Amino acid sequence: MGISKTEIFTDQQNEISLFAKVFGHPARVAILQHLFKIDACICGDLVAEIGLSQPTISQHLKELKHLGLIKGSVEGTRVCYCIDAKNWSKMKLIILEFLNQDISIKEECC
Amino acid sequence: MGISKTEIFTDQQNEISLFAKVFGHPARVAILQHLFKIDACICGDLVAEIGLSQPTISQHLKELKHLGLIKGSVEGTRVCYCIDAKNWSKMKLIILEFLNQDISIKEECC
DNA sequence: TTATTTCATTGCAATATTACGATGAATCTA
DNA sequence: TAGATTCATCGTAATATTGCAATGAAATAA
Repeated sequence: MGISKTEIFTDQQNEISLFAKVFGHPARVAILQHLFKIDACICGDLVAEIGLSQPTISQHLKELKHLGLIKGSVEGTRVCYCIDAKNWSKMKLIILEFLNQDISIKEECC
Repeated sequence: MGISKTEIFTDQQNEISLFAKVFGHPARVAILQHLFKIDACICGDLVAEIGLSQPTISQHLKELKHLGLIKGSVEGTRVCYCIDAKNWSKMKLIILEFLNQDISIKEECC
């Protein structure tokens, strides 16, 4: 029905999928990569950098901010975005634990 | 328009987002965790293990198989699924590189 | 005050995703 | 062969996502 049955899954499973979902769009991947690359606050030129309209970029930024992965600070008429390093680290721990499940696997089965 | 403009992003950005998207649903996270946990092939009792209908599980399995993360082998009337270890490792490298972007960051900016 | 700039929000259209009942295909069992 | 079992696929309904034009809100500049 287009709606996920989150209630039948564990909090951990839902948390993993929420983080993964935000990385599930190339625009958000590109935004994060650009914020890391310039290694400083960037004000708004993400719209020029990535080829999407201003409202669309704003919407993607909103989702990233909602998960706490980026921070935005108002500077005059501009808004300055950057990575939230602490929350990024927390997210990394959660995703890494999921990705590293394979280290306990003994052998191929099929 | 409900459709991502993949053509304006790099292959790497699109690949990251494709892998992330498949992890963007708790059912697929649960399926993968279960396949890792039992450390052997499991046939169909994923439907019993996870609380979704058989067609729905089958659909999620199809997406995981399409990305190469799991393999399915027919055994009589049953189908045996397991993790594709090699492709899982390849996926890990791609996602890890993305997650570890923060190690080159010098300091907080905002 | 009146533009101008910058970004967020609203509203909408197009497409994608999620879920499941019904059905089909393949194999096994009696 | 005739049922039973297992899983995939089809069809459909409900909801989510993506994208942008239009508009709004807030600060700056003239």
